[in-house]
Amino acid sequence: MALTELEGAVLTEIAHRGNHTSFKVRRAFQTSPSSSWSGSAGAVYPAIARLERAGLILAEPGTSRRGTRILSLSTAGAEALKAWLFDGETACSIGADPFRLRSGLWNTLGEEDRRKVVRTMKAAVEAEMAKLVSRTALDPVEDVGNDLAIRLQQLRLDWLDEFDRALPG
Amino acid sequence: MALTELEGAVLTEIAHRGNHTSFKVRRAFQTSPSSSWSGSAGAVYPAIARLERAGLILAEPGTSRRGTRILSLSTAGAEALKAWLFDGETACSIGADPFRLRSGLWNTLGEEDRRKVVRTMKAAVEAEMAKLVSRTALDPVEDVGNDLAIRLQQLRLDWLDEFDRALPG
DNA sequence: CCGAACATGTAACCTGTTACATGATTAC
DNA sequence: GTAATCATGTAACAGGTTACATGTTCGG
Repeated sequence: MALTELEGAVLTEIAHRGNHTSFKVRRAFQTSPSSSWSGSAGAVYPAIARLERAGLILAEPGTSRRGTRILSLSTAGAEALKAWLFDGETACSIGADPFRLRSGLWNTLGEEDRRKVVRTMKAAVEAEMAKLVSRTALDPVEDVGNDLAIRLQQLRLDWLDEFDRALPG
Repeated sequence: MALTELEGAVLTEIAHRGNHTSFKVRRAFQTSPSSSWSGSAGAVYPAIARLERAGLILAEPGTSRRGTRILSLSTAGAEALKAWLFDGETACSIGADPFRLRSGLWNTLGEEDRRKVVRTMKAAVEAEMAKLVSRTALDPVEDVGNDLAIRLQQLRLDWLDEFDRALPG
């Protein structure tokens, strides 16, 4: 069974934290800074149900009357997660980067628009960067990805500086 | 009308190349190195149909009997593209990065697995990098995004080097 | 003439989104 | 008691994927 990115991320959540419930998995995605996860109930609950049907996660009833169930990985689930972690082709592919997608066309704009776009984007990158910096030191696993996100924003900022310097004047 | 990333990319394709047909737009996505575009007919043709219905692109019949139509942006389409290009919040958000998503858990693996994963990922990044380098100098607009993709892979490589050096021995 | 490439689309399916529905527990 | 939060899910919809269907043009 090939895992989607969300399913892999769900297995990751369950594996690296203990005593996780569906709700906590969902909230982890909701509070994630990445725009690619909405953490919508309509995505997370069905994904967990799929993984359970596929025998990759186990659920045992919790103690409360709310019907909460404690999730854990089965042996097959741990194997599937490892295969997902070690899949270099997927892990190292270039994902969907909205900045990169637009960058080519920014160059073709008139001088006035190029100035405007560089100002707008610098401000937006700096705002994102500030959010990311304020999020560090929450969790050793999350911090690694957060650090990579900061480096990506720094790369964008450097690129914008070059773009700026290439403008006349 | 808020544009999806695919719709924005379609407008970009049509705007920056002349005399584009649906087929050529589709092929541009098929040959794109980004894994996020499959260039499937079931995505591109409906997207073009939506944009046409929304009055953002115009189509005039071509000369051949194949039913090809030459696409161009309407005034509204050019405005929509510009708004999409200048939307800093979307452009500078952190997209879906499969490498970043996995990076946190790589740190939690045992020493043997950490060594294995760093080797696998370095090889995968270098393979991707080679593909990207061989693609440069095709088109001034595409080259900008290609250059950013190369920088992203270089960032990953640097990160993997640090990861490697942090390993005992 | 035949196969490859050009060219356009549709249908079944899967996954994710928003919005809604439902109920339990806790803090005040 | 009641508002916020915890907790789980479903329904309608949007968009993408694969696979298929159909016909044209061109090179050999």
